[in-house]
Parts: sequence; structure tokens; C-alpha cells
Amino acid sequence: MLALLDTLTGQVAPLEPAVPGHLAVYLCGPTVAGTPHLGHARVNLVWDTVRRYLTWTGLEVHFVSNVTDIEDKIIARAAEEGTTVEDVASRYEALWRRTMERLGVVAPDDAPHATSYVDRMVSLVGELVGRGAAYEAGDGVYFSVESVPGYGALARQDLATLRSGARVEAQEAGKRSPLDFVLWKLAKPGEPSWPSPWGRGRPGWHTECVVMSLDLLGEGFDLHLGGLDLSFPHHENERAQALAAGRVFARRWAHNGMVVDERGEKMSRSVGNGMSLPELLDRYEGRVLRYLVLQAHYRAPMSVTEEALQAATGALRRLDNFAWETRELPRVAADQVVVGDFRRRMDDDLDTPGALAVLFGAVRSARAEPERAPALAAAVRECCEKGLGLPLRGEPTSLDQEVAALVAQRDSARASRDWGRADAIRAELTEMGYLVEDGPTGTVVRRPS
RNA sequence: GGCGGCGUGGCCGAGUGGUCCAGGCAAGGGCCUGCAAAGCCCUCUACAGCGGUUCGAUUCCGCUCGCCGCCUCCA
Repeated sequence: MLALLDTLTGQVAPLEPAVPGHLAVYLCGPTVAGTPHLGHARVNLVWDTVRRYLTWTGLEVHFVSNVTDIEDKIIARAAEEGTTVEDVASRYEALWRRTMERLGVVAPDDAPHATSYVDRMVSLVGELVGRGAAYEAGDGVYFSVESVPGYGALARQDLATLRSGARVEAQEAGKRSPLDFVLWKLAKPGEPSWPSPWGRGRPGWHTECVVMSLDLLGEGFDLHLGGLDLSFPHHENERAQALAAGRVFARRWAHNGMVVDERGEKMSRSVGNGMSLPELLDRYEGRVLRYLVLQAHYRAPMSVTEEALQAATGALRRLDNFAWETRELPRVAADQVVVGDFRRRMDDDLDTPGALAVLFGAVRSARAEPERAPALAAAVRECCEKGLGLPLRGEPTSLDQEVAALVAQRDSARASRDWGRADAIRAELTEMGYLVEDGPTGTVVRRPS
């Protein structure tokens, strides 16, 4: 069983599902107000890997990830572009979906939209007001963090400490404590709005995840995921609302580390150093990015540099080459020692670098001991594809007539020891993007990774 | 100021009280090859600094230096 660090306890502990065999998981999704960046790539790749791995090991995973389609940044973007929030949200959501697909991330089982949960959010806010955990102020309804015992547990800080660190200038109109956060924002003229007992407005960001996760996964769902930067205040505030409303919230939490730039500084919106994910995917395939993500431990900061991308490309090529070399071996059951070692590493707080090392070890063994190669190759393929979501390219490339003709010409040139012509054809094929290899049966071409 | 984390060989990046241990990439040399490619072999070998604990520390403790995250929108 996979053990992960639980943000709430600070301990690495096995993931025990509430319902054996099932795992109910929630991952905070995107605010569709802009182009996906490298940070989005990492969160989704890390947790997609976990989802695939758990599914592979026999769990039925119910994976929910929301889409925030109403939020200040979307409104600002719409104003900027002179269009509607619906238009902005739908365009960026489409871009998001395409981008996740390019990354090889499996779509969530449910991808609820904030705008289709507004009425339930209004109910929750009403409930919180009724219980005395929320109050009306000038521009909306606020949650009172004082009303929840143990506020700050995810950040492992108590209320007083958090308060002392809060920036006074961030104080909004009418808040009783600087840590209080908005549940319902009253609309200004021209802003999109929904009716509520407190006047027309829109929900605050922290509320949607509470309502959606509880609705789709039920109380006491197993695991709540997200980037480390969401642990406070976003996740803390989700938790606070659920607790104040008397619900059992996520049983445990896990957070992935940040993507940082070359100087080690976090990529973020405010700093403006986030690299566009679609642009990067134009230059490197999704598998390279996934390899890069898996090569780092999920909680460590990681940087995405040209050099690192090149190295990941090379490492992946080595795995692809192995799959290619072993493509014609008999298909047998995967070597259980390798699979066992692989799983041990994965189960140990998602030690993907260690798991990859196991696979490279298997590659080396397979080459040294041909009799074990079929089972080892099967293990490497299965672990990569099912365990990591990293399918290897081991299938022959289908060739069009032109290429097939060139290959035939090269074979005859080589047969007549016309090396000049053979080399010229190879150069041509390379130019066309093929990898040219001379094997015992003649020239073989394939697409490089 | 509070809380948390990090500092490993040319680069990325794990891990551990004690014998070589990661692993990948890159580089150099060699084997193989018509030449390549792929592959194989070899080489470069580290643990920020200073103390302490210990028979022994990169790993445990303390301090110092440097860096980062969160406390504000953020994955």
C-alpha cells in the first residue's frame, strides 16, 4: 500500500481507504483565466501518476478535480479582452483540456464547475452564518477563523502565530480578523452575479472545493491533493468551513513541491516567471516533462531548465531503445522481482527516482542475461506504462512508400558496397526525422524519441 | 518576526551510521560497426563550513554560512 506524507500529521503513513478497495480523491483544479504553466504540469503529472499507480495496484480510484470558472482573475481578463467571463472561461478550459491531454494526464472522473454549484455554496454560506461561523460585512460575507478550534493545523501554526504574521495592509473592509476570508462577494455593477440572501454576488474561492468534494466524494473522503502553496490558506480555509458546518472533511492531505526557476525561486503569477506549458510542449513531448517530474521527489522543489529537459530526453530515449530492442521477444509475464522492487519504492512515499533506478537496473540485467530478457522487458514496460503513465515507444514505425523505397534503395546500395550512396540515403532519412540503424536484416528506421 | 524545507560528483537527482553502492544525462577512452546508430566496458566520484557524539559520520546533535517556500493571489 502506498504511504504518503500526510500534511496534517507530518507523518508518512499508508493510505488506508475508508472503503476498502476504493479511494476517493480530490485535486484542486485550475482557475481558467490564463495559459497553463509549468506548475500546473507538475501537480497534474504527480497526482496523475499516483492515480494510475493506485489503479494498477488494484484500487478503484474516484478522482475529482474542479474547474474554477468564476473568479476575480477571470472577470479581470474578460474586461481586458473586452469579452464575457463565459467566453474567457470556456476558451481557457478548452486550452486546459488540450494541454492536459498532451501531457498524458487522464481526465478526472468528475470535473465540476464552480458556476454549477453556486446554489449549494449559497446554502453552505447560509449554514455557516446560521451557526455563527460567518458574518456579513460591508462588501460580502466573511468566515470567522476564530470560530474553528484548531485553525492552522495544516500550516502547523496556531491562530495567534498566524495572526501575528498577517499583513495588515491586506485587510479588507469590515473583516474582524485579518485572517478571515470572504465566502460571498457582493457584485459591483457590471460583474456577473447570482442571487443570495445577502444580495447578488459570487462565491469566494475557498468555498467551491468544500461543496464539490463533499457532494461528489462524500464526507470523510480519503485524500485531498494540491500544490504546496495551496496548503495555506486555501486548504486550511476549505477545512475550516467544512468543520464549522459540522462535516467530516478530507481524511488526509498531500501536497507536491513547487516548480522553481533557475535561481531557485518559485514560479508564480505575481513574479511572472512562469513558463507557458503549451509552448514548452511544442518543443518537448509530454513524456519528457513527465520523466522530469518523476525524476524528482514529489515534495522537493524542481526546476525545469533546458539542460534538464535535454537530460530527460536522453534518459527516456534509453528506455525507448530498450523497448525497441526487445519488441520481438515473446510476451511473457512480468518479472516479479522487478515489479516488487518497483512497487516497494513507489509505496515508500512515492520514491519515483528510486523506482526509475529499479527499471534502469532491469534494463541492464536484461542485456546481460538474455534468458531473463522477456520477463524483464515485460516488467519495464508494465511499470513504465501502468505504474508511471510513461508508455514506451517500442513498436515499429509505420512507413510511407517513399520511406520504404529509400530503405530498400539503401539496402541494395549497401549490398553492392556503395557506401557513398548508402550514407547519402541515410542522411536523407535522418533529415526526414528517422533514426537509421543497420541490423542483421538490413536497414531499419524508426522515429527517435 | 513565526512556521517549514533545502545545500550531494560537470549537470539533474535519490539514499544511508561502517565494505563500491543510487540512477540518469553529459564528457573522455575503448569494443562492436564499411562508417554510423543502438549496445557494452572503462574513466571522472561527492556529500556547504565548523565543532560534538561514536571504534567509525555524508548519514545523529549543535552552531555558522548560503538559498528557498508559506504567513497575500498562486499548482
